[in-house]
Amino acid sequence: MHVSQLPLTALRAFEVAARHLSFKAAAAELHVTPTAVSHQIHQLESMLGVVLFERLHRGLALTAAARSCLQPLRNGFENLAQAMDALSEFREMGVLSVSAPPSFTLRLLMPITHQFLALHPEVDLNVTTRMREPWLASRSAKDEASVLREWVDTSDVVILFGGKPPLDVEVRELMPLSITLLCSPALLEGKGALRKPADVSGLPWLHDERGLKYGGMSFWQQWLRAAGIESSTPDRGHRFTHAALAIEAAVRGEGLVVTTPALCRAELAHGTLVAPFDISVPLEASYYLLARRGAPPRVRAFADWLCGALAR
Amino acid sequence: MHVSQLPLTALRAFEVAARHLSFKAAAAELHVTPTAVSHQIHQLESMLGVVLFERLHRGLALTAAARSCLQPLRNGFENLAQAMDALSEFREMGVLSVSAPPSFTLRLLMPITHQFLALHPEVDLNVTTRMREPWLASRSAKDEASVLREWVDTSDVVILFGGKPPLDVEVRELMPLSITLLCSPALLEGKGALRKPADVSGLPWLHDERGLKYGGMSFWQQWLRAAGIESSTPDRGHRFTHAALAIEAAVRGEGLVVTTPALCRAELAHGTLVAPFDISVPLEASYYLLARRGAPPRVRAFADWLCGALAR
DNA sequence: CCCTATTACGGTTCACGTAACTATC
DNA sequence: GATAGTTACGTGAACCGTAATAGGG
Repeated sequence: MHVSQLPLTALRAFEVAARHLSFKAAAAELHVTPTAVSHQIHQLESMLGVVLFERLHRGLALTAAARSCLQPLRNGFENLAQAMDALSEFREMGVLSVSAPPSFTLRLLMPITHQFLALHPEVDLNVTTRMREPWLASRSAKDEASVLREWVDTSDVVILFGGKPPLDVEVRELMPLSITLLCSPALLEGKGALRKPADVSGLPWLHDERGLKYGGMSFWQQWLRAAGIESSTPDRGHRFTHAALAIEAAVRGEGLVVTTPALCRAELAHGTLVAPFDISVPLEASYYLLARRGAPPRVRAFADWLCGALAR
Repeated sequence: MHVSQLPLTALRAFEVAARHLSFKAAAAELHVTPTAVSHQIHQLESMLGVVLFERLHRGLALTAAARSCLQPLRNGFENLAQAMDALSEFREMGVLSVSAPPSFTLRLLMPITHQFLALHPEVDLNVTTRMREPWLASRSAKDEASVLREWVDTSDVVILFGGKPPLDVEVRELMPLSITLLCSPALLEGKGALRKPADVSGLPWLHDERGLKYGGMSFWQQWLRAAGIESSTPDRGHRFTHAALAIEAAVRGEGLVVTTPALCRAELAHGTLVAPFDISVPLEASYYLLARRGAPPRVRAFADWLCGALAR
């Protein structure tokens, strides 16, 4: 059969299913649902007019036809994998790919990358922003661990927000995080000014997705509790998809934001944002840096530099 | 690299392009446009961070990286092709797949297949109707020969209307064709009746796509010329997508049709259609039967039977 | 100027997922 | 009833095509 008309996807599904003798297990390996595997096998069977599996109660059995082609099939994919690995050897050595959440990228990473590039002019940085939740939602069959594994496999450095990821890779905690209330200094003056914590109820509250959805209580709920303020509607106010957007709104004086001050260093230094009260709640979540074990020196260099830069 | 994340389509494109050292030639082999190949190669290059081709003025050159993986890649696809061929050996022997144009299927093949099935009860017939023109139009990159080749590869028997196809397969002419004017006998009586050829101008003319588009002159133009009738609007009248529909309209007395009487045997025998004049134009086109060389006995049996049945 | 590859943009198909169902233990 | 595979149906993304562009002889 000619290369141009090989049903590659179906063959791959068949190879994996034959190896596991289970569509379910094959689906897990392929990061899809059993339905998809069933489709592919069915397509292959009807395209060829050959039955490949005997459907037993649990699990499957290979037919003679299936057995007859299994070895070349495995060799085939084995060879393709080999070819890919051979190519990987030639990866451009100068590029360092980093994957990080959007707000981290925008507010912590991008402002300081020039420092690293100054130290390592031979490196080309390739920064990708990725969010875990939409990614997971779109690929229902993937469990979280395998998604992270995939990210670590395709990026040199991965930055995550959350708990310590249970992966067998190099993991470093970048910095402990806390949240506090921040706002434009303009809101501290004039009519309706913010003078004591209880005054927050007179001003708009700004939220971002992570502050609302991560963990049990929203960032605002946590802060209100720490401030000893009761509110029946702790999540009222404007909502933004990214912390960076909520922060920008706060800078424009549109309201009060509860976020981690680490994301607002420049604004706090300039005074365009201020922390009016000394009420701060430590977060269990943190930023973690992941990298493959045995990664090349430039990756270690970057990880070391980033840890240092953010620790300051 | 793991099987589940092999970019199979891109790898295939690369293998073919590397073999030809030309995206254009690769595109032809893959039955796609050069654009598609360019996309695939680009995707592979950027996914790996490896440049695979040096783009020269005309044609391409392989980079060291590309050369390093080419052999395993070829072996890989070679093995997959082998595996597919191994499976083909196990094809269900009972089914016989036939591909034919719609009107041929409806008016010539279906009415008589029961005869064949009576002779060969062990065979399951699988009849597909396919039209060449829309198929070709939808896949611009495929030339006619390769489409036909594909059809012959995927069907045991292919019936075509047209000139003798220049393919290296078994080709038989099923029957010489001619066209003549047919109509319901009702139109030969009463007011405005059809008594001499010139009377045709007083009645609606029925056309089908093939009669209008095949070759230089439409069926009606040819017939009018043979009848010695001048018409400034030879293609006026009702149009149908298939000859079978035009014929049915003629049976209902809706007008005059110029078509091949072979498609109307039953109606001519019953007298529900008549050929009022003895003006017949032989067609250069004909129905041809194609089958793979060395096809199994049941295919030869079908071909023999069909030739015989239609020759009567 | 011609030939080949690339890019932007838009469309179609194919692979996939959800949900409901079937079958077997 | 639990588990695994199947089927119907709808959706999104991957793949591809058209048209316009680049670039090199």
